[in-house]
Order: sequence, then C-alpha cells, then structure tokens
Amino acid sequence: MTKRAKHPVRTTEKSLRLIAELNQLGEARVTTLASELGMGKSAVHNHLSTLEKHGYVVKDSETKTYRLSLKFLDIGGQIRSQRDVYKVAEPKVEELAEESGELVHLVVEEDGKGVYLCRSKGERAVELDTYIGCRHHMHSTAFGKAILSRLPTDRVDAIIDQHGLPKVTPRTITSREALFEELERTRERGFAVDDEERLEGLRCIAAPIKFDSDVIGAISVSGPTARIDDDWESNEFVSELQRTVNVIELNKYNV
Amino acid sequence: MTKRAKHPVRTTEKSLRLIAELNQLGEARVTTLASELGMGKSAVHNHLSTLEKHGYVVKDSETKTYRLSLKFLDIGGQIRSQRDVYKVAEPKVEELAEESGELVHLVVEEDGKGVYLCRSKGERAVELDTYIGCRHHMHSTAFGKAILSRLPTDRVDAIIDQHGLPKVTPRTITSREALFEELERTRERGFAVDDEERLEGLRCIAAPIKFDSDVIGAISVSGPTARIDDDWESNEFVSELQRTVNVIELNKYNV
DNA sequence: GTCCCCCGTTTGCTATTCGAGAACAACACT
DNA sequence: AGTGTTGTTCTCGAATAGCAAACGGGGGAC
Repeated sequence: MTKRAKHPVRTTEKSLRLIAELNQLGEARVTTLASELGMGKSAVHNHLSTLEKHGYVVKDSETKTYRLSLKFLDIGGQIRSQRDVYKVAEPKVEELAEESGELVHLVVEEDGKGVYLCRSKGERAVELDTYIGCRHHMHSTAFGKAILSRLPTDRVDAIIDQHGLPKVTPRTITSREALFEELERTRERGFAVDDEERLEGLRCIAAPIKFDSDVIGAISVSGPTARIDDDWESNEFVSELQRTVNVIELNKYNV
Repeated sequence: MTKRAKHPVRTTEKSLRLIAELNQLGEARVTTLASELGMGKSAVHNHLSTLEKHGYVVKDSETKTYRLSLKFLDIGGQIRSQRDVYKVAEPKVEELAEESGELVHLVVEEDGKGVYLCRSKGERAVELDTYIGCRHHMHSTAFGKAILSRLPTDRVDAIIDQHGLPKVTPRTITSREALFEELERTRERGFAVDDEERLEGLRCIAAPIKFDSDVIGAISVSGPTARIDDDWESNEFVSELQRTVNVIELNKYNV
C-alpha cells in the first residue's frame, strides 16, 4: 500500500500535471497552462511538444491550442480488450441489456474504486452520467457492494480507509458498521442493491462475477425506481441478471 | 507540422517509453523493463512508482508486476464524451447497427489516421479486430476515403507523406494517382467504398459527416462480401447510411 | 529449518538536464 | 506602421535524475 513514491520523478510529475490540467480544461494554450500551474512558459512548451511528439497531445496549429489526443482512448481500449473478463462478459452484457431493456454495466475494481468496462443500453434505458472508464465509489453503488461482499474484510477496510464513505444522496450508507451489515445481507442474497443511494430516482441491482473464489468484476442493471421493483424476492431482473452471471462464470473457465 | 520537439524533455520520454513497453507486454517486472529498455533498475523503479502514485500504473503486490491502469480508459472516455460528434452520432450509430444488422463504426481523423470513436454490432455483425480507440490507415478503409474526399488536397498530400500507402491486401490502393481518382469518384458518389482493400472477405461503405463544409468524421458499415452487394447503385445499406448521416448533420447544428 | 539466490528497494554522489529569464519571432488588432 | 500579445528559441545556473553499490526480504532447493 505504498501509495507515495519514495523518490518521485519530478519531471514526469510535471508532465502528468499538464495532462491532468488539459483533461480538465478540454483545451488550452501555453500561457494559460503556465500561469495555471505556476510553471514557466518554456517549461510548458517543452513538455507539451514532447507529449505531442509521442502522440499524447495534439496541437491545433490554427488556434495554437493543445488538447489531449485520442491515444488515451487507444491505450485504454487495448488494456480493456486484453482483460479476460471483458472478452467473456461483453457479449453477455449486450444480451442482458436487450433482454431487460434497461442499462447494463460491467464493472471491475481498481485502486479501491469501481471502473466501468462496458455499458449497453436496452430499449428503455435511462440516460446516465456514466461513461466507459469512469470511476465510482464502491459503497454507494450496487456493483461496488457486490464486489465488496466477496472481498476479504481487511481489503474492504483498506478501501474504506482510502476513499472514505462520502454521502452522495440521503440514502447513501455512510457508516462502516452499516456497510458491513449490508455486505452480509448481500452475501446471503447473492446480489447487491442500490436503492437511490447514488442517485435519487435510480435503482440498481448487481451480482459479482466469481472465478476460483475470487471476484473479478460485477454486472449491474440500472433503471428508474418506477420500473425496478424493490420487492427483491420476486424481481424479474434479478433472475435475468443471475442467469447472465452464471453463463459468464462458466464461459470464463474456457478462456 | 513540427513533428519533432526541439527541446524534448528526456525524462518524460523515458516515462513514456515505459508506458509503451508496458502496454506491449501487458505486464512486467522491474528487471524485465530495465533490461528491455536499457535503463538502470533504480531509474525504472522511480518512474514506475511515480506513475503508480498518479494512478497510471498498477502494481500487483503479490507478483511484484506492474501493468497500465484503467486510468487511460477513464481519460480516453472523457475525451470521447466531450466530442460533439460523438454526442450527436453515438445514438444514431446504434440505430443504424440495429437497422442494418451489420457492424457500424463512427470514426474521426487524428494525426493522419482514422480513430474509432464508437462501434455498434447489429444482429448478424461480423467479428472484427477493431476496438474503440484503435487506429487505421485512411487509404485502405472506406471511412478513411470518405474523410479524405472532403479534405483539402494539400492536407491529403501531407497525410500520404506522413504515413505512406502500405499494401494490406492485394486490392489496397497503393499509388497516389489511383487514390486521388478514387477520392474524386467518392466525392461524386457521396460515399466511399472499401472492397476487400483492408481485409479479404470484408466490404465496407462509409459516408463523411460534414459540418459547415468541414468533415468532422465518418460513419461506416462493414460486412462480409456475401451480404454487402457491390452493385453500389442499388445497395440498400447505402441509403440507410446516408439517411443516418443526414440526421446527424442536422442534429449537429443544435448542439 | 537453513542457506542461498534473486529481485525490488534504498542511498549517496555526480553528470545530466530541466527550466527561469530574456531575447526573438509571428501574428492580430488598432 | 505600431503595439500588445503569445509561441518559440537560447543560455546558463541550479535542480535532479539515475548509475553503481549496498540493503533487505521473500521463495525455492536441499
């Protein structure tokens, strides 16, 4: 858990700060970035042209502005397609979306947060603020609780220590005890639930994908409270979801 | 067109070489990377821990191996969702995939190559080696020729100079003259065609998306030669494609 | 259980090189 | 033309990256 580098490479960190700033601003000029980050113009210029040379940044020679290139999407796409979970689960996610008509996500955990690996919209799917690659807290989402419920306790503790339990809606779980109780319930049930804990008006259910007793991700179905019934025992989405996960787990052994 | 940085930041370049190498290897240990890149162990270690601190690299503390993190997918996803073309075209791409049953792509040009922004698979869609973010040459693809056909001649020349016209199948266009003739034909027709020029057995059609007389991307439909007829005049996919592009172009003005 | 080897990490020191500042160049606007 | 703004180049001093070497620790062989 050595989060901090003992001997950070400061020059690299400057480049990374530039990338972060560019990502936030969308696009920017040399002077803007220099004053924003408290660096000299020449330094900014050297870093940007280096990043450009390697394809991470694109310069619009008309307006003299820089922006991040789609190389990030390229690298991200490669990383994603290399993942076994993705290969196996992706087609099933699409099927489930079609079948249920709702929004379906495949999520994996990285660095204590949940990352969307793919999403598929069914016929009536809600529009959400999620995009492929975006990160969410674990405690306030169905997929997060699905994954946490299968991780060792010390791992869960470490994740809470790292990211806390921020309240995002009135119903978000914000205490460690309540979360562990919920995880217990989740384990018994076999699937996790998010009842307006991340976004008001939104309900999600999620099931963990297991492989040799390790969780390797989760599948979630999201929809408006009006369509996703909170009588979980008789909820039709639950059975569809669990069927999908079962198929994925079986296929996983053939990779 | 200053491709090369005048004063490259060498330290940043080392970090980027590490990233490239990690991307290629999938995952690797310190020693492997050190010998592979001809760097000292401590240097590699410092760079990796710096990249890890900022979330670009993940260390598996079990096996002591490093790999690129999904942060690239995150950044890539943000960049993509910021693009206006994407916002407008994404839902229409899905519709077209459903309607046609084939594989549909949205592509934009960056640095002289075509980058896939999104893909949607119809019922009978072929399995291709493409992934979101991946790059292809322009001259050997339908979307590439669709975009090139609407770029100024000097721009096209520059792109050819930069990337050449490599032959990927027996039918790939490899001469500048033939390409310009083909672009002329494409312009007249309004859509571009790839008849096994990138992959044997695969035919694609593509139409440029225009906005104020600039091309901002292209939509393509790909399928096996058996299903995509090469009698372009009466091809049903062509009209579906053109209808889709028209809708996108109209919606584009309301962003 | 012990030894040994290998690999990741830390340290100290020096050569490298990054970057502030100033000068230069290229526009855009008045 | 003139002036203000912004990107780019240059030079040199100070910051620092990274080599070599030492340390530490985990795993395998026996």
